[in-house]
Amino acid sequence: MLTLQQIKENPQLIIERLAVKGFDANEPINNVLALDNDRRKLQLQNDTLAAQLNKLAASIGALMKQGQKEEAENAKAEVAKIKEEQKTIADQLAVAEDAIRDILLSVPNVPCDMVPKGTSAADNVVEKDGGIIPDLPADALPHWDLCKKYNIIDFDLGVKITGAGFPVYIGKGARLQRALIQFFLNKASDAGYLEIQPPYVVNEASGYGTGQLPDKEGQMYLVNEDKLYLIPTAEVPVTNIYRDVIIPESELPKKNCAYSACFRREAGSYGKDVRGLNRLHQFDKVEIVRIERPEDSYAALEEMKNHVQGLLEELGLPWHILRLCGGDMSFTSAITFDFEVYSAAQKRWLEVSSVSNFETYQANRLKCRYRGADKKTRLCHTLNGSALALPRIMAALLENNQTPQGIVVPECLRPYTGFDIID
RNA sequence: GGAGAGGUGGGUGAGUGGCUGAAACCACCAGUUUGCUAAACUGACGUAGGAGCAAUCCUACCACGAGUUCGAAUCUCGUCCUCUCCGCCA
Repeated sequence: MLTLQQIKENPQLIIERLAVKGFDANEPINNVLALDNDRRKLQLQNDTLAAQLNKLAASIGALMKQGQKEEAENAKAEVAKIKEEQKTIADQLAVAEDAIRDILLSVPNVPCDMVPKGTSAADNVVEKDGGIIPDLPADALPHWDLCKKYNIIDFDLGVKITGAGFPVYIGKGARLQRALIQFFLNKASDAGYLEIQPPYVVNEASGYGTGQLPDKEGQMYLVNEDKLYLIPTAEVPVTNIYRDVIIPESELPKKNCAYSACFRREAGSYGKDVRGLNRLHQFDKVEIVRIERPEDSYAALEEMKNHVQGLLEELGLPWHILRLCGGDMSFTSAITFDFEVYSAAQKRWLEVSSVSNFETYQANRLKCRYRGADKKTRLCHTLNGSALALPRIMAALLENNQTPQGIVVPECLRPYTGFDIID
């Protein structure tokens, strides 16, 4: 969430910038400012009364010791009076604080000035592209047919065991999946990301820390008996490493990568958009997470984009980068770049990575701060990106690399697969 | 699942009603001394909110929440968490 300080510094700018996201911030921002005024007055009153109470309590102690019973009783009577007064003020204070918090939680992150205006995916800007879209024959198969043909991913079997959206990877399919994971992890390690193996279930506090809770709990699987959530992305456990910590400036940046299975309920949509590997309830992903000093975060974002681009180039997939418009960005992001690969048989672009800078928005909720040379604590900037999400990469690889002889495995994966064709 | 112990500052750990926002030690930071390193000595050393131009002052926080009391880290109740032993188990 935004900090009060940010809002107080320049409310007008925040209102203007949030308009880029299609969010009318006039009312909430003005309300917050008014409430904060009240809050400060109440705080002062409350603290003054509390100070009086503390003094009286101390004096009562002294009086008792000296045996001055009557004076002590008088003081007690006064305490009772002040306490009553303080209670009403403390209640009002709590109400104001809650109201401020509620509003702050309802205001999305402010998009940075590079974010284009727009309301939907149609307004996203293609920023860069690369790779060659293969010219497939007319009888080229979509990946779900290829999976069946070569018996590498069995969707029906997943339905039997669990339900739709939980495919079973078999033989070379499983092996290719594992190869991709290892390839991505090794590339991330080479780029200086410390590898983490996080838990796949998290507690409520972690859900709040990264913003899945309280709003988006419907998107996560809940282990009800233990009140634990299956992670929708490794971002959740990895970023929560830095919850409630103050990092010495010299230790920044923190660069982590993690492979995890990801679980998403995403109930709702059916049809070709979610067919095959396009959208799953369980999938694999390698995530990169960075904690940065504010002045470094945009350079870090560039570095992350280049990293992801490098992966796609090595895989030989046609890709492009979208700069998301305000309306298509997530609630918590200050700027997001989506990477899509072209799936030649489906003839559509598939999102395989989303790289975002959250600036201090996430860090504020996490209470992830760093201590500078001046000993002051400041909020860090947090960033994350997929590098990469597996299923759609798999889909594009299968479709784009199909030949009459079989599916050709990209060079870079062969050391991990141990085979160069799926036939 | 059964039984027990416990949650105090970056760490260890003292603290059973006022003198404790918290001893002591360690670590970290600054300085002195010293060929270097080490050691020794000196000093500073939690977070957050508020008032003030500032020096500074006030308030809250000893897992979390409620209660008792003039006064709670300390007493009571509830919740959460951790550890140990047993059971089960990859």
